[in-house]
Amino acid sequence: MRKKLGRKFFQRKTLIVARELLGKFLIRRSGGTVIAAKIIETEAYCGPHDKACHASKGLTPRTRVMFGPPGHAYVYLVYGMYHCLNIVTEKDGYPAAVLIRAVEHPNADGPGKLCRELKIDKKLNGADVTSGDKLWVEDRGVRVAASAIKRSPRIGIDYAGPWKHKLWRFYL
DNA sequence: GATAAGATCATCT
DNA sequence: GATGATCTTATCA
Repeated sequence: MRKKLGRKFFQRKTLIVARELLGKFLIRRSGGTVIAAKIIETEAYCGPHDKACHASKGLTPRTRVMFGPPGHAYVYLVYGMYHCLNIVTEKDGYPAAVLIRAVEHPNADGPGKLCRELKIDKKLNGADVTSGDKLWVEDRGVRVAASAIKRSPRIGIDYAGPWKHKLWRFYL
């Protein structure tokens, strides 16, 4: 079973999308190679009130993708060395996204390493993952039991104060 | 296990 | 000029 996830999948509550992306497959086509990897870890970044979310500081040239319609990739560079891949969620105009933290693939057990392995960089920023042919998400019929999903505080956002305790990180 | 620091640069103030 | 949605390596307990 292969079904590319459409706009409607992403146009829902960020926390729901983050949870349901677990077990789905992230497909990356680069040149002649196609990499398909099961998503095993995500984080939710929801809205202007979430201090851990880049959009909490308002709309900037960098975060404008997050304010746009759902189903688009938001790729950015952190710490000058690593890229992170997000997929924009919720309705057009509301800044929220799901960070893909890890997939089931060698050397892809972290956001930075994931992007290094899948050759994800800023050229993919703003790409539509529901209609593009470089990057998309498929449902391959993998069923994930609710009991298999774990949650924990998000990582690397100690500066976010009380928000850092939110259990908005999901993994298998 | 916890904490710290360096690499290195686009983005924001 | 300051700051990270990270990773790796190092040091301490």
